Parts: sequence; C-alpha cells; structure tokens
Amino acid sequence: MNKEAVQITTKSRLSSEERQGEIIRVAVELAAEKGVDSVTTQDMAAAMHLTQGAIFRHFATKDDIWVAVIEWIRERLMKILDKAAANATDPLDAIERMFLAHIAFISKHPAIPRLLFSELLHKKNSKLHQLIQGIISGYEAKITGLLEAGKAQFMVPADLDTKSAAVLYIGMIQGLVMQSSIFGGKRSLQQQAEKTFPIYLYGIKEITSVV
Amino acid sequence: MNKEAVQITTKSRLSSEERQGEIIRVAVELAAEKGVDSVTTQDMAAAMHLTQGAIFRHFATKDDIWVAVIEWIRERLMKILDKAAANATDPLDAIERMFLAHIAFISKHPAIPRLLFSELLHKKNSKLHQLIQGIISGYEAKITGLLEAGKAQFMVPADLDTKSAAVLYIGMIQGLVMQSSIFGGKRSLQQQAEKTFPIYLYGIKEITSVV
DNA sequence: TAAGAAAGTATTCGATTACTTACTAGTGCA
DNA sequence: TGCACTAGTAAGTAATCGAATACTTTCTTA
Repeated sequence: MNKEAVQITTKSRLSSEERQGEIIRVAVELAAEKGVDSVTTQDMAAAMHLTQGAIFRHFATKDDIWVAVIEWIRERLMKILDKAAANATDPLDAIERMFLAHIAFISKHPAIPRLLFSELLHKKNSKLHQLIQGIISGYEAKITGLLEAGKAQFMVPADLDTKSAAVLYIGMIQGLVMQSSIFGGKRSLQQQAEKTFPIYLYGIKEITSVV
Repeated sequence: MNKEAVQITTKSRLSSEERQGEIIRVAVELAAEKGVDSVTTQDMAAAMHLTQGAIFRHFATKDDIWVAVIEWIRERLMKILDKAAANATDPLDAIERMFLAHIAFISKHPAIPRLLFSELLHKKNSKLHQLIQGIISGYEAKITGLLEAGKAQFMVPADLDTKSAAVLYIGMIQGLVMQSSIFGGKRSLQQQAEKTFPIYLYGIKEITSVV
C-alpha cells in the first residue's frame, strides 16, 4: 500500500499497462461499494484522480473494462483454488479447502460475487456472458470431478448425483454471500461458512438411496 | 389471457388501481426479459401501449413501482408457501413442499429472484432494502422454525444448527436459479430441483456431531 | 345532461451517461 | 540534450433517462 501510494502521488503519468491494472483495481473496489451497474467511468476517474476521458486512453469501451475485471477475477480465483486443493489429503478435504479459500477470497473482495452474478453483465454483453459461464461451469466441473474421485475412494456413495451436489455447493456460497450482503457484516462470512459446510458435507456423505 | 387481452384492446382507459396492477405486471415481465435495472419507464409504457408520462399518473416515482413490485411478490410468495406448508404431514415434509412450491413459482416468474437479489434495489433505495430484507429474514425464520419443530419430533438431530441449515436452504434455491439462468432452459429448473433437494435433506437429517 | 374529476398525450427540461476530439505536457530513448 | 511518442486534459457531443408541464379526452355523478 505504501509503495503504491507513493507511486500514485509522485508519478503522475503511468504506462498504459500500469494504468489498466489500476483501473481494474478501482473498478472492483467501486463495484463493491455501490454496485456493479452504478459504477460510471467518471467514478473510476475520480477515484484515481484522473479525468474521465483519460480512461478511454487505456480501454476502448467500458465493457472492455468489465471483461478485463472478469479475467482478473478468473485468474486470481483459479490460482487460489488450485493452491488450496494442492494441500489436500483427499477429494473431500480438497472440496472443503477450496470452499474456505473461496469464502476468504470473497471476504477480501466483496464485489466478486456481485460481478459474477450481475444481471447487467449477463444480459448486455455476450462476451462477458460467455466468460462468466466459462468460470462457473469450469468451477462446477472441478467440484464434480472431485466428487467422482471421492466415489472411487468410497468416501462418497456411488449413487450420489455429483452434478446436483456441485450445484448445491455453488448455491451454498451464494447463500452465504447474500446472507452477509443483506444483513451486513454483523455475522462474519467466514464464521457462518464454517458452520454451514458440515451440513453440506453430511448431505453428500450420508446419502443412502436414490430418489 | 383472453380476458385480459380483450380488456386491453377494448377498454383504453383504466382506473388508477387497475393501471397500477398492470404496471406491476409489465414491470415483472420486462425485468425477466432484460434485467431489472435496464427496464425504463419508456419500456413499461410501450409494453402497455401508453405514453411514458402516463406512468407517473399512477406512481410518483419509478422507485415506487419497484416497491409495489416487491410487495406484490411478497404477498404472492407468502400465500403460496403457506398453502404448500398447510398440506404437509410433518415439518420436513413442509420444508420440501415449500421448496418445490417456491421453485414452481420461480419457474413461472423468472424475474423474482432477480428482483430479490438485485443489487440495484439494495443499494439505492433504503425502503426497498428493508422490504427485501424483511422477506428474506421472514422466510429464513420460517425454515428455522420448521427445523426446530423437526427437532422436537426427533426427525432432525438436536445439535443441528438450524440457522445455518436455513442459509443453505436459501442458497440451494439461489444456486438452482443461477444454474438455469446461466445455462439457459436446457435442463428444467424443476427437474434439477428434485434431484438436489434429497442431498440437502440428508445433510440436515444425518448429521451426528457438531464441528 | 352539464360539470368536475381523473386518465392520457405531447412536449420539454435538466441531469447523466459513454464516448470523441483537439490540444498540452511529461517521459524515455537516440 | 532534444525530440518523438503518448498519457493526460478540457471541452464537447449525442443519446438516454426520470420527471414535470400544459393541454386534451374520457368517465362518473349529481
């Protein structure tokens, strides 16, 4: 933070690459504060003490900024999830570690679920839609794969519908996010997450019959 | 549909009450099509073959329209949930019936989750925020109450964290909605819901220890 | 049936938005 | 050191939005 602050105050002109990174950072920050679709290019410029027109030196359109933001999220999220899964002892442990890592990531950047589930980004821009769809489906496939691996190790019943279990997994994250979003930071997201996950875990472990 | 269509084409002028109802109906419809925050008063007016200014004969501000929409949803949803729970044989059966009724309701009106979870409505208008918060927390309380009743009847272990279980319940609905939203109507929402619910059910039933 | 109430229209306004353009000045490299 | 390149500025544009205004048409009712 110190380093960046010094850079900002001393160095008035940044390279386009540096500036693009800062625009992304500011966009994420503002999206967390006031919602994705109410962030204007003027807001971004003001947040980094720049004129609004300067934004368009580095991005052709505003949509391009959101594309870059989503790509930034994808890279960071995937790296964090892979890192969390790498330390796991078994598939179910991997799922739990990924879950907690994801929750921690969201706690740091509250705008992320807002961005991924924003209707604005889904409806208007098809590239954004495809990008987000890719992230979600890739995530889902990762969970499904771990659950199938769990089946192979007899940690999870063979008749578990892994696809549905993955949907429930992602829904659990969404539910927790909405919970903390609506009711403020009263109850910490992480605390609630740790209490909710065991219920999910028992759901996928103790199933004994197909419906 | 026939009756309404006839009314629309034959009767050009409606009472303010009737018109308010139609504005709400059109707003919900348009929100499902193009997203809550991109619905303009011009869109609404065009959808009901009226001029834009006419909207403001019946609502003072646009926000007031969304307030009315949320209140409409609350009434309808609560009625449907109560009706579903009334036929239940036990608390867990009530939860399942409410879940399926909710999913059916959403299938008919895809805009509803978009509205309840819209960031636009959360950030800008505090009255809307309170309204939505009331719906969600009331819903959550209803589920929690049923789970506590399940405890009393020994259908659910006494050490279940009912609050967390309720969060997971709502998250399950959100997850299913997002699933069908992102990946289109390929797999029907109801079909997927029926496969996902058993996993949740086992999660809350088979828990045997606290973490 | 006359008159007032109320629904709808046509038009306009001010604010906001993403984006453009002509110009200025800081930076890095030869 | 000087100069070309380019980040940044300042001003402006076209489009869009919610909302207000003055006026017209329809409905109700006394």
